[in-house]
Amino acid sequence: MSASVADLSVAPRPRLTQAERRDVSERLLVEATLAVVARRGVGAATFDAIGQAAGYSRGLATQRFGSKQGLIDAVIAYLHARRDEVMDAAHVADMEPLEAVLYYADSHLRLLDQDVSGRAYFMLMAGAVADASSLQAAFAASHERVRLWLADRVRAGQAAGQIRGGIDPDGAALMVGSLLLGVSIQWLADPATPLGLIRRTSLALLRDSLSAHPAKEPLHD
Amino acid sequence: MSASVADLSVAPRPRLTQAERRDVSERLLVEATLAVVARRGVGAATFDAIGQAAGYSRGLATQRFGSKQGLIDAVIAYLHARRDEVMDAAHVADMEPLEAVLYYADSHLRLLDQDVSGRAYFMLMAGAVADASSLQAAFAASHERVRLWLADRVRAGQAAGQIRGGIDPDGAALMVGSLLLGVSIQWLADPATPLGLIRRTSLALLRDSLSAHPAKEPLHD
DNA sequence: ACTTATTTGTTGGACGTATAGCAACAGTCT
DNA sequence: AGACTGTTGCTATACGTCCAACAAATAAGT
Repeated sequence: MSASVADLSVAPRPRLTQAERRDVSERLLVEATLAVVARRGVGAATFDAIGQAAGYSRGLATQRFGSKQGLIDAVIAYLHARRDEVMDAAHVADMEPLEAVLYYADSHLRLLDQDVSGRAYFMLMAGAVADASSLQAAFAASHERVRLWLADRVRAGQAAGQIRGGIDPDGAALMVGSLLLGVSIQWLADPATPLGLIRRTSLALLRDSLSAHPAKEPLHD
Repeated sequence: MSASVADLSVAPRPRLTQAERRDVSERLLVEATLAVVARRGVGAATFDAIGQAAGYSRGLATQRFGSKQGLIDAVIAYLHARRDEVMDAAHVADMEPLEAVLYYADSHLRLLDQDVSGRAYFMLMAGAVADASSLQAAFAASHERVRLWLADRVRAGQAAGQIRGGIDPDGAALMVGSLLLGVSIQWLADPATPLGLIRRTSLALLRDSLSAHPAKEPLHD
């Protein structure tokens, strides 16, 4: 039945290198974990559920990643890599400081419900916080990186006279980071949260309060 | 042996009414749950740990609250009651709209690390979000209440000419609520987060961007 | 007032379930 | 044939729930 003449069949070739098999299953397991977490929560992410979602047995993930912790670590690494990828692709580095800050916030809020990664990321973070787990430190470090980048942009904007001087750069960075985090969690808690509305309002208020030269009545009517 | 003369002993009288015994144990169990959650995480809040922390056996909480869910419900109710209590005591209702909004934010950020309740509240919320549990709806409803109150205050401030008219009240309320939520979660994820700094910066920026008559250079140097 | 009976509060053992980790086995590539 | 990938049955553990015994408080009877 299967390709009696030769391997002319277009179907996914049944013959893969060992390394390929390994890579494929590893990727599928990580993505299945994300899907299960996003759809049914951190607690539902058992080896059984993950293996089934990935199309494998319940035992493979243990085999691959050594332990539950190992799998989660791999998932976090995958998420961070993806985020960096998106950030780099956006060429944020070339923008004016104030615009870069606002663009970062805008991207974050626009991408939030685009695929499962955003949802899974914040559910994992919430789980780490709720259980006071060791993963907490990884998330804190990730936030720290963003915070430093934002503070740096604010300083650059102040040096260029684009952002008003009286603002504490670290405080502003912390505030922007926390706002984005808060919107994300709020959206998870209540999926009906209007992301578009909060995005527009937040960006308008941020632009207005950070800018050294606000329009006279930029928000009026 | 016990009180040969009379009941002159000052020691906590060993003889309690049945109803008293019941109330005492119930309160101790709820507070022990908060303490365990705040200190060791949602996952560590087992009947065993809670009973031990309260000074009872592991079986009592089940007897009292019927099930784990029942205990958690009681804890949530306790937290919401406490929060309302604090809010009412603050006489926020009598303040000018803009000041009320800023005062609410200020209180939230100042009280966050004052006792275990704040910490436990957000850890429970994070857990609900992470596990997509049914509790999520309760927290969402609680946030909704705050959001509606904030939006109402913004509208009142606009009507009084105190808050600038071009701002969307619902968007602003959502933004303020999310900011407070985000700071809380950020603080849980990274206890080193400088709450004082973020409090000052956030209030300054909020006041500046909401106020219809900002000082010329309120934040400068 | 004292004793006994009844109701209420508390305990700790037993049971079922869920799940991570392990080890032996089967299938697939080189 | 040998190495590697993937599966299945097993074990240990942790936890919520049920329940029967025990302790304390209240009510009833004398």
